[in-house]
Amino acid sequence: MRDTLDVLKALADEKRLRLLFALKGGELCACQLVALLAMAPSTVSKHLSLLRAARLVDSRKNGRWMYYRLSTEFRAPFTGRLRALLFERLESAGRIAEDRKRLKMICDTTKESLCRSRFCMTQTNGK
Amino acid sequence: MRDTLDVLKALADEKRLRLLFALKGGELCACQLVALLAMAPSTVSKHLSLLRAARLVDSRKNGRWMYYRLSTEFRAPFTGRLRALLFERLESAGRIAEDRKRLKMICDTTKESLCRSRFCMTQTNGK
DNA sequence: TTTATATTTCGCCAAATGACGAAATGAATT
DNA sequence: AATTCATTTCGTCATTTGGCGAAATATAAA
Repeated sequence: MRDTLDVLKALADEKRLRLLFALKGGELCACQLVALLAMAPSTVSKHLSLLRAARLVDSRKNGRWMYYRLSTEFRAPFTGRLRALLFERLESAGRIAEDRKRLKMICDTTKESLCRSRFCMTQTNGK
Repeated sequence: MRDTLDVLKALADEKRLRLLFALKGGELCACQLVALLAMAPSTVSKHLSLLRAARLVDSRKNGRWMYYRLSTEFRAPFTGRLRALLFERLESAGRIAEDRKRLKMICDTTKESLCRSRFCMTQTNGK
């Protein structure tokens, strides 16, 4: 029950859902996720560690960069179906579509310049 | 996205999960749910109205009593599968098993006496 | 070995959440 | 009409959560 609640709590936040969606396409660097959400690195890092605590993402360190990806756990029976359900459901959400566009731009930029110009990428706020 | 988040937030709480499980067997009166959780009526009421706001339960008033049941919405494509997933997953959780036993006793008691002896039913705390 | 850089941890604050009791509401019963 | 009783709403409080910036950590570059 504890575990299930951890997963549900982890999923019950817009920013974290957006992070999970971003990782659908494969692993991404922390700085790319920071650029995507356009928030303070420390904030994004906290969200990511919470997602990891709930075993929804895995991380891998390579030099200075930290890469995140959807966990294999997240493909296990319960969470796997949960993920399928969520991804299917939110596929058409406006914010997710914006993120997808934004992510294309982010991936066309080197991580180096992303890290430098972090806060210049203003959030396209669809609220 | 808003709707999905409402559902996820509604599910991300132990007490509310227990309420949903209790309603699996059919509709129950507010006072029975109060007895089950062994909490202040106002607290349980708030949880129930949150579940209703997320369209996970429906309510029906009959005289002085208020009956709650799982919503038909909760049987719709997205939430329906989500429910199946959760129910399957938590079927074996300790707390849920305790609740099931407890609920048997509660259903063998008249609502009248439940309402009167509300706080005498101490919680069998499996923490 | 010093400096630069990517990320996380820490401490703080504001906002949201979950709990309660008191008061309000709505519906029988007297 | 007055009372009783089940439930909800409201106000309050303690705790948790989500956000930030500053400091700490870890790694690469100079």
